[in-house]
Amino acid sequence: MPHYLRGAMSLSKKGVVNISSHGLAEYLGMVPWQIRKDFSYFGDFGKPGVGYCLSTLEGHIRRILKLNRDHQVALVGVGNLGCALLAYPGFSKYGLKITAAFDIDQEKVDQTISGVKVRRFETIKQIEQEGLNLGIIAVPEGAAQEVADALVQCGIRGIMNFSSRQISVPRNVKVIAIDIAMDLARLPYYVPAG
Amino acid sequence: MPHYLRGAMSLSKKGVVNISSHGLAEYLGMVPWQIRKDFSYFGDFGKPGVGYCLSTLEGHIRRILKLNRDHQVALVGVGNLGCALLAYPGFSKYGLKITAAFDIDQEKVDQTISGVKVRRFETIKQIEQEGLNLGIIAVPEGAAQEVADALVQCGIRGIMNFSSRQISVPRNVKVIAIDIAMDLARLPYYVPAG
DNA sequence: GTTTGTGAATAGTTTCACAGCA
DNA sequence: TGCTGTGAAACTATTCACAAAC
Repeated sequence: MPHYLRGAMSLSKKGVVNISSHGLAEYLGMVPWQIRKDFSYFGDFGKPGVGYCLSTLEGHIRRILKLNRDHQVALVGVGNLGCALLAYPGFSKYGLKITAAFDIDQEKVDQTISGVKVRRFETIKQIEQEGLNLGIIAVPEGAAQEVADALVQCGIRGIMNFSSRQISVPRNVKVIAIDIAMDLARLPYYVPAG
Repeated sequence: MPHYLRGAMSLSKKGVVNISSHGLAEYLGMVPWQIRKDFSYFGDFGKPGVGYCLSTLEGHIRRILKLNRDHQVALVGVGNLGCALLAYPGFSKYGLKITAAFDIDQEKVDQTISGVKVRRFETIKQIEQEGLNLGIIAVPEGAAQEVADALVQCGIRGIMNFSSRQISVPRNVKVIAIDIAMDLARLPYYVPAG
């Protein structure tokens, strides 16, 4: 569904108002019946003979993904990757915003990066009062589990983990893991020459 | 398989030599028969009664994934994310190395970042002679397709796309797309309160 | 005429259970 | 005894085809 939301927003910006499952499939590199099946699982979004209205489609998907309101995100680890995430402009279109940043390095603490003041990791408990519900781990792998534990302690139930270490969390916490090096390492398998 | 490779390396570093499918499954949060099935697809890696020898397992997977030799990677876009990737130490364990970086911004061109000299994007054709076979797109979405076309023109057959725009490439080119904002936007769906 | 939504058919994946080997 | 590798069973996902709606 996030993929469909991205496509819907992208097509809307191009001025498209209605689109058929065939047109959307072509745009996303899929097959039409896959899209119809996926949408039908959540309800009847389209009109026979017309297709899907992109704005109502976007609204439906945002509601399904709980993106119909803003989400505040806590970032732990303000290294190269952390800084890049703080500066990244792409979060806003999903209503996501990094509103708290933490690091263990005293040199970084109290700096303001992309409008967010870096705080001591030891003070992370404060975010319990600040209405955050998502966290990003952008620390070296050795610290990943400790950070994950701290985030869970603060009531965070959704974590994006950029470290190359698998973290273990309670069953009611959802983790999305992105291991950039491992992902890049998938490519050579597909390239012919070697 | 990349996941298994990461696990094997991680366990090796901890001093483990042999491991059963049960032990590996527990470590990776999987079930034993899934691992045995996956491995059996590529050959007989294990010894009944003993399990899998991690070092031979690592060798097998590296050969399958074509990671038994080094790969040079071209980076296009030396913004916040590009710089983070240049500085990222995690690529080396898979034999991956960013050896060429390109940007369109004259301010960045000729700077040396993490040991790699940034070159003019217009000169990207040079990499055809340099033995690179992978590329990373770390540019704003508006430029993604143009960069992809250029990389393909240079003979690159594997691309990692960090932009939030889907790129279209010939069928013989493999793309791995990572849209950080879209990935983070998956989380709210799973968190209960909202 | 066009396009959706969906039941039926097909394909693929996961799980199981056990024969065979150390 | 303990563990792998694998065929069979159960399950899930994809693809198709068409009736109903615009």
